[in-house]
Amino acid sequence: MRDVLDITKALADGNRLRALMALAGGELCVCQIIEMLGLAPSTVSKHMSILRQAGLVEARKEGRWMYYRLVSRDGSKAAREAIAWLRRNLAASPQVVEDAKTLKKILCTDREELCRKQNRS
Amino acid sequence: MRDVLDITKALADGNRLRALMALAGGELCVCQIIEMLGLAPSTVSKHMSILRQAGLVEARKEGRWMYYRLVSRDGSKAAREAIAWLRRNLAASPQVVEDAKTLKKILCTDREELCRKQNRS
DNA sequence: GATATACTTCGTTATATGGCGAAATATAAA
DNA sequence: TTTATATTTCGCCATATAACGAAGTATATC
Repeated sequence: MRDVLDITKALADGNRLRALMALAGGELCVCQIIEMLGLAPSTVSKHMSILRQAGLVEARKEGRWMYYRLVSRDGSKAAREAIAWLRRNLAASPQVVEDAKTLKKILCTDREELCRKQNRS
Repeated sequence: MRDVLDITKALADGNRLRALMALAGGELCVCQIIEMLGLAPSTVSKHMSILRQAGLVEARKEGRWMYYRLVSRDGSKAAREAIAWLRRNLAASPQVVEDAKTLKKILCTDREELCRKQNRS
């Protein structure tokens, strides 16, 4: 029950759902998620750690950058199914569609410039 | 997104998960759910209204008694899938197994006696 | 109609959660 | 080794949520 509850609690926040749907397009750097959500770095970091704790995302560190991706084969059945459910039922959401557009632009932006901007504010 | 979030928020509470799993065995009267969860009637009523708002359960009033059941065909796809996910991933949970046993006893108890006891405390 | 009963709504309280900025950590660059 | 940078952890505040009991509502019984 704890594992299922960890998943449902992790999914019970709009910004975390947006982050997960963004990751459905592939692995992302934290700074890119920060930019897409428009939240403070510390806030997004906390969100990602909650998703990670629930077993919904995996992380990979490369130098100073941290990349997150949806769990796949190595994730729990419950987590993989939850992600599949999200993708089926959230793909058409206006917010998610808009986020995908925003993300497209963000991915064209230089990553270092992105981080510098986030650092300033 | 709102509809999905309503569902995930509704599922983000252990007592509500227990109630849903109890309903997997079939329709129940509120007083039976109250007894199983060991919570105040007002608390359980609130939980059930949250599950109902999320489209996860349906209600039926019969005299003074209110019956709740899981949504089936007439529920949203997201809700039906969420319930199926729960049943797959929670059926083996010790808490749920124990609740099923408790519920079996409760179903043998006279319902009026049940309600009277709840009224007193 | 009056009373009892089953449940819900309301008001309150304690705890959980989401948000931020500052400080800490870890890694790269100078 | 010092400095810059990307992310996380920590401490704080505001809001959301779960719990209760009291009061309200609706229905059955006297």
